[in-house]
Amino acid sequence: MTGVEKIKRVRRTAEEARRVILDAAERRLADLGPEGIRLQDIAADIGISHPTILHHFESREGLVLALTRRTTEQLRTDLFAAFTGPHARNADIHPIMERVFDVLSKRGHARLIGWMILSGALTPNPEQFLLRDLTDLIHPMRVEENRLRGLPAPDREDTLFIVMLGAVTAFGVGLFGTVVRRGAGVEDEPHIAERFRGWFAELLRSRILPSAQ
Amino acid sequence: MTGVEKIKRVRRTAEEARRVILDAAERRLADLGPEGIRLQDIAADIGISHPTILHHFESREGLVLALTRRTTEQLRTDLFAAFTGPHARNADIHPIMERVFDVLSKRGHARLIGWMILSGALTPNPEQFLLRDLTDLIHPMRVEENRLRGLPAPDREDTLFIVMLGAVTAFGVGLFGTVVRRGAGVEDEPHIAERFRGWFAELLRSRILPSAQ
DNA sequence: TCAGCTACTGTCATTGTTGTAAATAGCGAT
DNA sequence: ATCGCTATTTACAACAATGACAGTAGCTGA
Repeated sequence: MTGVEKIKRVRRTAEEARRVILDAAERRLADLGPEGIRLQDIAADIGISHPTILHHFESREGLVLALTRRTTEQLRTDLFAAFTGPHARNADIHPIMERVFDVLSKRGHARLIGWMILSGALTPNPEQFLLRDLTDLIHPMRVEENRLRGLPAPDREDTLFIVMLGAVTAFGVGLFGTVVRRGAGVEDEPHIAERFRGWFAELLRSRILPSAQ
Repeated sequence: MTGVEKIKRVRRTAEEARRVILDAAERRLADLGPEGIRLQDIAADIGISHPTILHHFESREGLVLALTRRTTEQLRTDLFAAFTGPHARNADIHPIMERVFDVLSKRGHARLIGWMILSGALTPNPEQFLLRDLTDLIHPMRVEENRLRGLPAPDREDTLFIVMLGAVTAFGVGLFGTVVRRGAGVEDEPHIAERFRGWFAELLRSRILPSAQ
């Protein structure tokens, strides 16, 4: 019972090891915040020793940097996919917004980005051009739609603000959704989050194309 | 020059000392996040020794608790004032939203609350009933206004969603405003934040009272 | 089967941070 | 004035976290 136990040492590829470590760090960051990123705790979570993490990432800072990179790249990819996917063609904003909200809710993605922004880990801004590019993508569509309806062309700044509102709201809901719903006394109502999403998407749609639908 | 310097020891009232310490902690939290709340650093900022902080707050945790209390009470007071002040009577939402945004921008208030929400320091929710009460305040006004205009009464959930959107957006702008503006490529445009505020307030207003100007 | 590479571990040094205990000094009351 | 209270400080203890280093063990290719 108390005899010497042979401990089987698991050896992964460097890439796989980095992935597992980043996954664990990501979980702790989303759950506990920056203070939750402790090498020994992360190591314990996945059953390795903490120097292994240092071996793969040089330092704690290197780990955090790698995590921010991976997270922001993933976010960028997912969001880009949402806006250029099959739904993007027919200008129906509802499924697009659904996907945006999904991307930011899943795996506490909004929380991760939130931590990173708040702690300044995101200074070399990764979505540098995302919102601007998004505006450039949507605005011509608006102009064209309005022209077909004989309406005056909207101001580009109006489109920009719509995009900014969408971004802020998607993030805000991902971050504070629970708290806000609790503060509104509706945390127990089923599907309330979904209804809000739909309501918000409709609000944006009616602003983008006033006369449609 | 290198002689023994007489160090004048400042002695404050306990209340004043607590205030000064909380101010310093607040600054560090807003700027650097939870990791910035280090007793020695806070002490250094205000030129005292760190055990003095422990004397006044028992422990680091006690300090954080006191800070969250003070912050949330302040926020509650400020927001309540915004919605019951002189502007609240004539149903003009613009100055009200201006004040809400102000409250959350000043002193990094949104950042503070953001940290607290993310780190779970806010579990005994302080704005427990704020959003619901706000909805109850606004909804009857909407119903009455619409009745006067011969429009059908709006759904209460619609009002609730408007309030939730206002809350999420005000927080989101306070937290990520800079990043979002940078991501949109408009960080250098003057008054862009103000214009967005106005645009958003107008969006809410048009949703609350569709036919009003 | 053996040799080399490197992912991985155990141990320890260092540093930083919270918290304790005793001494000191400012300030108000008698 | 001086006495007592307590805000404040100095010095130190305890502990946790990162990181360094040397050695170990699993995989792969000859």
